[in-house]
Amino acid sequence: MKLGRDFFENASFDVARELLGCFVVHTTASGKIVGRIVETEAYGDSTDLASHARFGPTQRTKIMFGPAGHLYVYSIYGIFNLTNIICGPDGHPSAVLIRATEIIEGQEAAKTNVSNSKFAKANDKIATGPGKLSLALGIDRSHNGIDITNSDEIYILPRTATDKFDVVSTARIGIEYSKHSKELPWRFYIRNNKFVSKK
DNA sequence: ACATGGATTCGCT
DNA sequence: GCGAATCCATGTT
Repeated sequence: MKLGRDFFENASFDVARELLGCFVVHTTASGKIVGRIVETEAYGDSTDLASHARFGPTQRTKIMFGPAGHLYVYSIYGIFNLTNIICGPDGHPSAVLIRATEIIEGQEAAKTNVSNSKFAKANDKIATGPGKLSLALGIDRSHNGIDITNSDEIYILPRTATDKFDVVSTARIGIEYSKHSKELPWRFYIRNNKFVSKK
């Protein structure tokens, strides 16, 4: 059973933590690709100076102000797409960035996707980092706005009951410009997991 | 219209 | 630790 809207309607930092161990499923033309989430980051409203929502709703970010459970995919550095899931009640902008997964199904399709880019390497860690992850899973801006609680193409499955791990929280990556917000401990990852993007 | 810079990644130093 | 690759959303003229 895929995760439903109520799972994503909570605060983004809670959703980010709860998503660890869950599975992203994407059925692509070249096959089904499944990744176990091992690293996430939460982004908030206008008080979070690292969030795209800090300037209010714009053409790009208006999806963040809509209902939870939708995908927010945007391009960065003209090279990569980053995959986020909208959280919180309708009208309150927040999201979780999926930063790293361990590919557990569809390895070959994922590897092919990554090797199509000259800016990412298709080694054994093909979905370790938000740019590579989107590439590997075949997610691009054409998926922006999709409701993953009501889609057969992309959805999230809950973690398995027997999957136990420690959660580490740290400051977020790549947001040095965001003044006091850069210290918020809103990055979460599974301790000692080798697919986490940075130590 | 134009200028700016980014929720990245890799490779070289 | 640093620069390059590369494009488009956003803010300014």
